[in-house]
Amino acid sequence: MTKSVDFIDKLRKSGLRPTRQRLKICEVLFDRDTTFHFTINDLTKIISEKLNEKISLATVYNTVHAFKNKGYLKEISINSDKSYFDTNTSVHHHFFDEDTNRLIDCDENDLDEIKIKKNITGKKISSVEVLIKVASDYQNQK
Amino acid sequence: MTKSVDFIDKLRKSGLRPTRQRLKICEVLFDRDTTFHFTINDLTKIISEKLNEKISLATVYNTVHAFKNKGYLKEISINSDKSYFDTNTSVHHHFFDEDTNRLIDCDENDLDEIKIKKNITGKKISSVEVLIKVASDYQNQK
DNA sequence: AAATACATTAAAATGATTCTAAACTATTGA
DNA sequence: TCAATAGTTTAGAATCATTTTAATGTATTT
Repeated sequence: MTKSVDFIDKLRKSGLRPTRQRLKICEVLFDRDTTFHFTINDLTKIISEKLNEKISLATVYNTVHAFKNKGYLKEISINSDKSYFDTNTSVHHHFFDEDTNRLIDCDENDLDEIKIKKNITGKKISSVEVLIKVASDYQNQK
Repeated sequence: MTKSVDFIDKLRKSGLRPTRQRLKICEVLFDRDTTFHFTINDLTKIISEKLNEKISLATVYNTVHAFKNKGYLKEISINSDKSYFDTNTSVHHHFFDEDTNRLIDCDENDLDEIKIKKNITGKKISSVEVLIKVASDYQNQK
């Protein structure tokens, strides 16, 4: 379990003031053993329902964006109706379960390295992301 | 150049009535030599500015979704603030130019086949999409 | 302990998309 | 051919995620 003092440190080192709200959000996001995938809505629910805290929606957005800008969170594009975030900021790929709308990290060994043979002229590759959509076998229409 | 009569046929065969609006949109989308990538906003602009037509925004949305459901368009997820559509409905990957916000098809020879070694238990893979984000060399921050 | 700069907040604004219900039009079949 | 019908278009309202605003609050600096 990560100590609150560690988060205070982490925030200060990033030039972010350790406020009550940010520390709470740190707890939810980073005091975990495994990667956490969430939408703003998920996070807001956890804060209000599980922690019984009241943090304004604007602050949740501000904080998540601040953390993303500092490199503590990664934004994942799956479909256009919602933003997903990932506490695993390394380059890695994802499964997306269409039945449950849940994101799952793809272990780097589950996939061969992606080799791009030809790039757009004059451009530099800034990221390569694979998204594997999966669904239950039986309801495999669409 | 595709004849209007072909579009009428195509629509009828899909169970869509060939209306003036749908035919116009067909022209914009499918009367082309190469793949077309667009957002609803792009399409609306072309209709009103280039074709000087007035098609209600709701109809543009309806039509694009109808075409997508019939398999004539593919929706691409890049970032969560907008939906992109692609007239190339085959399985293929994309470059996304972060400088211009433009999507570019990835030739299938530009990439080795993606082999997924381990899938989620009980699930079937419904799609595998690679998104290669590129940007000008010099402005390569973020 | 002030002064300052940064954060939080509720509420309003925005922007993309969907819904509604009325008016319109293509198709069907008498 | 024409009326009935079923599907379509439309403007405008509604919705939903996200951002902005501007006032209040709080951490940091001096």
